[in-house]
Amino acid sequence: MPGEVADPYHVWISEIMLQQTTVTAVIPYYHNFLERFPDIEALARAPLDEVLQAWSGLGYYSRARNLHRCAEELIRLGGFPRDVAGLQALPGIGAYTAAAIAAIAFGVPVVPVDGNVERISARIFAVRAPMPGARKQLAAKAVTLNSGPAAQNRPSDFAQALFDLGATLCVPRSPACVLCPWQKSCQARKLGIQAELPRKTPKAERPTRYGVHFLLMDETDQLLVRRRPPQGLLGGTIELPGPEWRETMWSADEVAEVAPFSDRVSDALRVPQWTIVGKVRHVFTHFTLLIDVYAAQVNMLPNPREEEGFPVALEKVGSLALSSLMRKCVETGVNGLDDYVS
DNA sequence: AAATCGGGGCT
DNA sequence: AGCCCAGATTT
Repeated sequence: MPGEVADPYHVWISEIMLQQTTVTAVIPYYHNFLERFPDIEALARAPLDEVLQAWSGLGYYSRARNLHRCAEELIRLGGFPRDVAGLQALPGIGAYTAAAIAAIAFGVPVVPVDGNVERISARIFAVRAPMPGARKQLAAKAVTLNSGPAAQNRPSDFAQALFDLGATLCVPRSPACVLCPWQKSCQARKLGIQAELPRKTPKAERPTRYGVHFLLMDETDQLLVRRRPPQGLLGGTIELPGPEWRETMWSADEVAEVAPFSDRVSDALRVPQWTIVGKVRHVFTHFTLLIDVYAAQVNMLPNPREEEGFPVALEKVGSLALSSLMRKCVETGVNGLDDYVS
């Protein structure tokens, strides 16, 4: 509602989830997250693993780690800072999110500059310099857009209006200029170059990497899993064991060398030892990953060493803090193994 | 300034 | 098969 101030906790969670993520993808995660962690205190006292479970499949897992750290910091502070600088000093909150929380939750007259606003700025002011180099310039010009009294009086609505304009009319391709309220003041439209802006520098090509992961199941349907290191790619999420991904493909002989528990593989399934039961292709931002999923039934999962992982009942695997990649690997592996059994 | 960091939906 | 998305952090 106009002029209403939103709950800063809710605004914070939604803005973090919406970073580089579509509204459609966020909505179910948002509701589930608030149900599981209703307030700052609930989030701060929860174990990180539980937060990663709620984040499972949403991507960019440093957001979940920083969210948890930030909740602890907010408890220390006694609540949210109400200004942009204070907000931006918190973990996981950069220039955009600080401005968004300040405007939407606290009514501070600032303009959160996201991809939508950058695009609007590039067109209104006909900025031809390519992204991402032009970021600073686009942001500097965008913050002049709210100088009118309506924007000053209703910062939250103005921010939302910019987002809506970028999402419905001033879209990346084929913008609907004829419906745009700023049609006459848009410099790019005057020049007829609105559909070409903002310009972007070509992206580097995406290399391919190769991985192997093992689906090891014992007679009681227990699966061996482990936790990835707490930092870096998919940091803190649960995965099937396997060697580090590399730039070259894996031969069957190499796989046999690195397979865990080779001495305990059972022939109960009549599966040739170390059979590929499925292949998974997964595209990350900066490389494409091709994974061979190998499966075997082992006589019993031994008490694994810390770095080897831990056993989990098959029916509970779905509730682990899996990445989407590992969800695919588990499903592919289980289905492939079933094919051999049946 | 460039690289890292996910995943899905749309064209 | 690219391109995009309510970006932040590290190098």
